[in-house]
Amino acid sequence: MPKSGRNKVSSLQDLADLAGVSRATASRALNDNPIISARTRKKLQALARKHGYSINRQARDFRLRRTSVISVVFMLDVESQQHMSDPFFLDMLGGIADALADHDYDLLLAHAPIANILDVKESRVMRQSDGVIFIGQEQQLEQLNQLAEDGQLMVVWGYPVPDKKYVVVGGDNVGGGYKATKHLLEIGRRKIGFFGATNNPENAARHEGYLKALSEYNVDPDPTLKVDVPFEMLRAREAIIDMLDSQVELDAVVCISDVMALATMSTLQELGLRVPQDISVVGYDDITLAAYSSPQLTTVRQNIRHAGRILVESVLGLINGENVPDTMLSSELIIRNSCGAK
Amino acid sequence: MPKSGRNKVSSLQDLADLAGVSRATASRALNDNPIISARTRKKLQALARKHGYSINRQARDFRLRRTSVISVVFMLDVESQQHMSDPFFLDMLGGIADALADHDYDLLLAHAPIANILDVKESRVMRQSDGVIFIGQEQQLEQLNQLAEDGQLMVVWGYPVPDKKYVVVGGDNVGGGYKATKHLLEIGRRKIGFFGATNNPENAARHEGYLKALSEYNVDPDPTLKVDVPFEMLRAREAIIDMLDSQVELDAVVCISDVMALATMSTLQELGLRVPQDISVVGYDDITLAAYSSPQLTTVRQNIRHAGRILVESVLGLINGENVPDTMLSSELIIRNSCGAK
DNA sequence: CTGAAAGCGCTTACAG
DNA sequence: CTGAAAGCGCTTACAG
Repeated sequence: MPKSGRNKVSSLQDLADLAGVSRATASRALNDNPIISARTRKKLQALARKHGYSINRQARDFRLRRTSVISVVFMLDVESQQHMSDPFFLDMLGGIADALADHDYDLLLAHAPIANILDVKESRVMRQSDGVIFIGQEQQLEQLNQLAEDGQLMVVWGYPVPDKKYVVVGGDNVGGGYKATKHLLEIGRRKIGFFGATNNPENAARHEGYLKALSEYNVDPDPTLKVDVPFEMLRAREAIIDMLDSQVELDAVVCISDVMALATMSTLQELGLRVPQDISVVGYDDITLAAYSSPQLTTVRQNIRHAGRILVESVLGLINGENVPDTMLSSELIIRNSCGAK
Repeated sequence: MPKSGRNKVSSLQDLADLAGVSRATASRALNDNPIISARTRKKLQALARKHGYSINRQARDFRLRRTSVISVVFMLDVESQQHMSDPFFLDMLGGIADALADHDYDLLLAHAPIANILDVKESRVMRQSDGVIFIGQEQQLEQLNQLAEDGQLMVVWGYPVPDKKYVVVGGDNVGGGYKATKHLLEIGRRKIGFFGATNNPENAARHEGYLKALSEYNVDPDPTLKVDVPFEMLRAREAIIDMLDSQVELDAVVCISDVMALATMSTLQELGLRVPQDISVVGYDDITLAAYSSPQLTTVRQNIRHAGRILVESVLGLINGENVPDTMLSSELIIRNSCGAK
């Protein structure tokens, strides 16, 4: 019973009635299906525009048994929930959000720390999205593998481990750790600390790069210079104080993140040490603030926004049934003033 | 044609068949509708658990004409897209995400800078969510009003303006600006700069608090000490340099954000000025890094995570047809070492 | 307390 | 090139 006039066009049926065609034709026309005559298509599309009608995506997605949603899960280190307030993650989230928007997907954010991923297997995050992006692997490698084996479409930001069963996108962490350390060695540092817990693949790889550089310079790694402090700042502070109290010699430190490097510099300065004159500091990530600390932080840049795009394209590839390879993004040393090279 | 045994239970119908009841009863039972006998309810719920079945939320939401999604729109200052990488926003996003999860809502993130909100009126952000949280008002007050008048359920993080037609949750910006400035006055500063663009209601209110404190101490505000630099760090740097070049006297500065304060301190130090001895600096927000700069930053704390909860409860109230009042959260001065009070 | 039926707004084989 | 019909997985008045 088509009603013409000022009535609100709020469904395909309304539009079809208005145009004097069937709902099926209207559907095909709006989807620009070439099986429909160009004339009919144009007509329906114009009519839709005129009446401010657009296809109800919820209904369409429901019908097509898809969600047009990608979940993003932050694998926070459960002990240090601060983790996610690292600006690094916001930049990454921004990159992912933008890339997703370009592909007309929505971003569902799972933020709460997840002690065991398998707990969320039946949650909305998994069931109500077409794919999942995990940020970080932390210590849940087996659980991630299990999910992947169950057929979950997923890609992980991190560093590839030998037996992984999922697609990984990540930075060249070995290279990053290597470049940072080599830089310190080149400017004459020899007592180089490594600050950050290496109980996840990314940080372990950075540490590997650190060791590689040391060995090239024939410097024996000193285990007392390795501080297994988690990603959290308060602890970093304590760890540094402990270390200096114990009279170890230290003339430089490689940090696992800029946030940790910033906390380290601040603690050192507070203790009366000068950066870089007494101790050089290198960070990791190149967050925006790194260029505005004093001294400005020398750091390893990861191209986060680009990483966001790759992550998105990788899940989308998976959804389209493509064979998606791992991606390793290069890392670049950004030399500023915290090491003394300038 | 119920098939018992190991067949996957993937719809209400499957479950109903298994239990020998109708789909309607199964639906009511799983929703714990008291009209169904307790016995039947328990039975169905147990069966669902046993077979790992849970109601398909997409179908349910579709049927109920709701989305269980709240959109979060960051009103970035279009000129300085850096804006959102301010850690403040990540903390806020985290607070919102957590509160939403508690209420079983999803968070849809609209991140791309939006030149004109009305452009997104017909977008997924608006159409495909039950309500919207806007972070910041920036210069789009009229557009926000228009949306609200069109019946969009929305709440805005910001500062209430006289003719606004939407619910506002925000900090006590006048009080915050006042406390920061008063603190500087108390420790003897008189040439107090104000750094940050005041072209949005929040910052304008902070500036108002600044003026209020000055007037209490009979200090005439000096317009050359007000730097209308946007929320972006590179520009802050230039502005400060310009200012110092022009030989104005300056012994303290109130900044619109911690990020700006950090950039300010770094620039001052680079120019050979000491903080706080030569110039005191106060920030705003109390981001995590504020406690780890050198010197540690004195700042105005906004309880961001709590703000996130209030924002969520406010939209949800709107959805439930409640009368939702504005909320103003108190601001607290956190005294550290960047002013010289200690 | 329970069930048969209608319907949310779409898409797509199938038939013409 | 177009349409009638079925159906995605639910919920809820209505009737019993």
